[in-house]
Amino acid sequence: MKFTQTFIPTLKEAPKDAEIVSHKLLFRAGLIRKLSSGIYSYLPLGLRSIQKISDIIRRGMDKGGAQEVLLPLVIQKDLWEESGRWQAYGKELLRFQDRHEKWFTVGPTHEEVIVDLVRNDIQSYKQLPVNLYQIAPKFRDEIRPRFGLMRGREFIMKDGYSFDRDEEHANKTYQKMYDAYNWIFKQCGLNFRAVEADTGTIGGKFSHEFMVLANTGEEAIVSCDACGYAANREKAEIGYETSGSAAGSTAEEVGRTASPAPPLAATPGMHTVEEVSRFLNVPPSKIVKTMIVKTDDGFAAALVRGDRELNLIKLKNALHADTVELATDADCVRLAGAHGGSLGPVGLKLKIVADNEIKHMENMVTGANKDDFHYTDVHAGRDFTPGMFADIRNAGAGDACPHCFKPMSITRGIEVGHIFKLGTKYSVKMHAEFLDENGASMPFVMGCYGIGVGRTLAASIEQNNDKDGIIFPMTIAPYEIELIAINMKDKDITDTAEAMYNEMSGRGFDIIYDDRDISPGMKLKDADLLGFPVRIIIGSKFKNEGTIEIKIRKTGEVITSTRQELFEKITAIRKSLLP
RNA sequence: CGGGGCGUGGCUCAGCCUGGUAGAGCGUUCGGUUCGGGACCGAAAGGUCGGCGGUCCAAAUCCGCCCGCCCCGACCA
Repeated sequence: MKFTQTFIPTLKEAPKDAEIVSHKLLFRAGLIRKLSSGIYSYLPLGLRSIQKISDIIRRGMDKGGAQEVLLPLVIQKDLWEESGRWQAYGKELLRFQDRHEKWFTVGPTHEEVIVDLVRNDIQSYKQLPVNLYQIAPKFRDEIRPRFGLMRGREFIMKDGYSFDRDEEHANKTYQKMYDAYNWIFKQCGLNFRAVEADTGTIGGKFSHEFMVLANTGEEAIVSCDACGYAANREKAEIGYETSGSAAGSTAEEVGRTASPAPPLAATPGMHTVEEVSRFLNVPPSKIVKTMIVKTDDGFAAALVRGDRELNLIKLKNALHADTVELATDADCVRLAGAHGGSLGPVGLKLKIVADNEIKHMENMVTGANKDDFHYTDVHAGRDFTPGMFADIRNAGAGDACPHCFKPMSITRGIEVGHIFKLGTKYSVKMHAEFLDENGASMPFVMGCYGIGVGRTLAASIEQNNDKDGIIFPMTIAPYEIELIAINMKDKDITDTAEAMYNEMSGRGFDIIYDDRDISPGMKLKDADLLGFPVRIIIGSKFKNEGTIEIKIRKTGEVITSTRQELFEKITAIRKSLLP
């Protein structure tokens, strides 16, 4: 492709609404343009990269035994009512009516459609397994789209769904998809990690997220270098040695007689842990935060150390609740008699869940359920009794691994893929059944497998860039090679460049030729910005010495070549840059 | 949805506080010079100042309402 024949609107400055580096570069390099919030157009270069990623996904999925299909974008309401998600999905589901006032949605995900397809056409275990995927736009009316392609409302996704006869076969399919995902992201040249994830509302036995490591990532990953355990922070368990006595579990153990109430300290206007810590001169680790939560089964209180974060998902699991959210301030006042910031477990008439760590704490500082007062020297068992101890806090750096008890570390990641075991959730609800070898009707055992295609592109840029621009991995670069002629008024140079370009295109090299009649500086700056892995320059060195310069974008390495050995050298360089 | 911020040529922004001729840089067009790191000289085109209403002799500027966009929190590929 010649530069002058395509559409690559590069920009010197990024628009001010672009915040993170991938968004800025995607925009500046002319890969995408925004139409409205969370809705983007893919320009020629952006689309080429998307297509290369899609092709890698296709190869990976096909190798894993899946077949590509294309499902409708617009889906009628009744299918979504069958699964119960017309009500359950919430406002992210874009709903609209046609001219007959019949309701539809633009599909945010396609379990319903695929189940409908399979239940009508698969009747026997002999036809299983079936594993189908598509690469298509999705629409989710996100509350807050952000960061360009990272979280759009309309976005391109690979979504796959598998159907097996039983759990055992479903596990095998899951493993194949797990392997396929590892292959796909490796081919894309990404530094990533597969981590255990919470199964969320979808349910099922287990689930893995594929995280591209990048410090701008929205997700925190907790991992153990010693044994290889890695999990999303939402899910990551914390190892606790079970030996040792739990300090303060009874009044006798701490050698105290029960007193009516622990000492009360006035803490006027002090509400946050930091404020109370400074005011009372105790470290945050000696303070216990009390949070009242509202569940589908009433209210409860959760206790974690002042320097820790409550994990609502873990709390939800500990309470066996379907929903858990923080209670409103008004509820706090009604139930505890104080506003948030002065809550405490002493005398609280609610079910109390305390984090495991609290078991070992003594002389805690807690809110007194009286505005602007805190208790000091609180002991569990003497002053209050938790209904249970559980792992309900976010893991942090240094926390013990649940498997080997070695300290874990935290890294940030961008979730580019997610695989789930769905079980029979949808097949039961939607009556999708087949006959097994005994002639019995059985629900399909399903799995679902997603990859954010646009997000994968954004994540790659997030991971591979420098101050000058993008550094594309060879496999997903819009073009692998860029040819630059330095002076378009010099016929020797343009003739050579033109011949080079024609010959390389003819030989199947994936090449773009910058044939614009602009200053060398602009071409070179644009080349850095666009980030094609290999650059070939025909300029003064060719004029003077007859040599052609090859530059590797990633390393900056410059290789000098004669015209004769160019193809051989480029072929070798290209190969060395593949994953 | 709650909190914060922004909206002025294609892009980045100044002007607004203190009302009085709409500006700069980049980009674009034309002419010329230049040609290995966003070159230089000269000329030019291009703006309902987000929208509606109000105050005023006079509004980009002050006031009100609305719209759009971005950032921080709860959801997700």
